[in-house]
Amino acid sequence: MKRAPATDPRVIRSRASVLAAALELMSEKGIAGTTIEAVAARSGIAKTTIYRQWDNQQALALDAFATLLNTAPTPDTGTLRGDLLELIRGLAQALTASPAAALMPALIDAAERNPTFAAVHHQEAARRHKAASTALTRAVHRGELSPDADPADVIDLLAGPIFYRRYVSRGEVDETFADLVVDHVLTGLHARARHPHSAPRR
Amino acid sequence: MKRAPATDPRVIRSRASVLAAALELMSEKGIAGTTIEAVAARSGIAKTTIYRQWDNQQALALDAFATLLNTAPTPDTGTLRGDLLELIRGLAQALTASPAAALMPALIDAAERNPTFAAVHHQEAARRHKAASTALTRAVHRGELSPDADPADVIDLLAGPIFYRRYVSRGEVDETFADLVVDHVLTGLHARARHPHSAPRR
DNA sequence: AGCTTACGCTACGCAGACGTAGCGAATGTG
DNA sequence: CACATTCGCTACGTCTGCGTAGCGTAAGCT
Repeated sequence: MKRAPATDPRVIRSRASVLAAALELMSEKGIAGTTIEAVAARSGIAKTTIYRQWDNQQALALDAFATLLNTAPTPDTGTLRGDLLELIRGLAQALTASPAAALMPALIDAAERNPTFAAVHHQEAARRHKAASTALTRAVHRGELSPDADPADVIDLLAGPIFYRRYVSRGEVDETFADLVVDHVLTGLHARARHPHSAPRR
Repeated sequence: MKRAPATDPRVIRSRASVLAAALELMSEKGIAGTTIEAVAARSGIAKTTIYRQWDNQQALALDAFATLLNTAPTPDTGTLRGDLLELIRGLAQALTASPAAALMPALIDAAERNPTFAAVHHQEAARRHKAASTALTRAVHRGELSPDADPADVIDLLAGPIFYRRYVSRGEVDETFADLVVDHVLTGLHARARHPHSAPRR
């Protein structure tokens, strides 16, 4: 069901209310647990009105996730460490203080068995990785980082511990930890560039 | 509803069938999407029989997760690197080849908003961390590792990238990557032990 | 002001899942 | 072999959510 971009202020208002309520409810009850009826009740928008704009619960959920794709600016502090600190601190911040934090595991879970959600998740991850990738490429050009280091590997080494601590270890994910991760990975990279005691990947 | 340990072979058989079917379905449809009726159909066990042994869907789900708590032996290869390689390769293996892999994000998601699932998840994580912690302590005693390194931090640095690549980046999580992570973290730890250019945590 | 469009509301019918009761058949147990 | 349990099955009544139809009202547009 295709719809025009929506210019009517009434549509814009109701859409915003519905999406906000949907995000709230998905944080609280999960994706599957969020029903159209509950969204209607929470948002104060009539159920029929919701069905006029979305075909079903999944379409609404996907649309809601799409609104979260806020573009964080790519940092450019002049040094790799500065860039990475900013990125990883931002990630830590997003996973703890932002309302989207509770949505992340829901999205990951949904992506595991639903291709449509997988696409959204992939897009979301790509958006975040792009900034990091840019910073890494810049560092290589500056001679600050060996070109042998695979950006994808470095990103996993950096973001992984943040995610893991937040959702698995369930420890404190503060700026101190973010800094520790960045510095640890950087020292690892530099040491390995000087004395590579295992063959570089590929 | 308390039940005796169950000695009747009929009970044991039906329980096993039900739990196996429940795990299958949870992998496919998620936790919330797994209904008692579907479990009954999949397992071939009558719905009424299921209700005779579990009070509701959540009780069954929790019980099913509990059966996955298989105790992997703590490795003791003589070197820290050997132990960690074994542990992290095992983790990578579990997250790719095992049927439990699809359940992990479901459990994490459920844990995010349900204390009972959070407890199961916590227990599961603690079980895995214990082995790593033992290996790290042993390495400290051998003088192979600085006592300044917080085991919790090291565990996050090691396991994080594996999880992240499996569930977020969605790249190849093979033995090569597991080895890369271990070696990277180890070189980082050693370099930082020699020239600590940022204060150790705590 | 007059036309158009979206909204709210009520009222449905439908489907799926819940959880229980009762009974005969099958399966263990001593 | 007799007794005790458990199981499978059928049959419910209930509830919740889905998705739609129809109608009057309110809001926006020109």
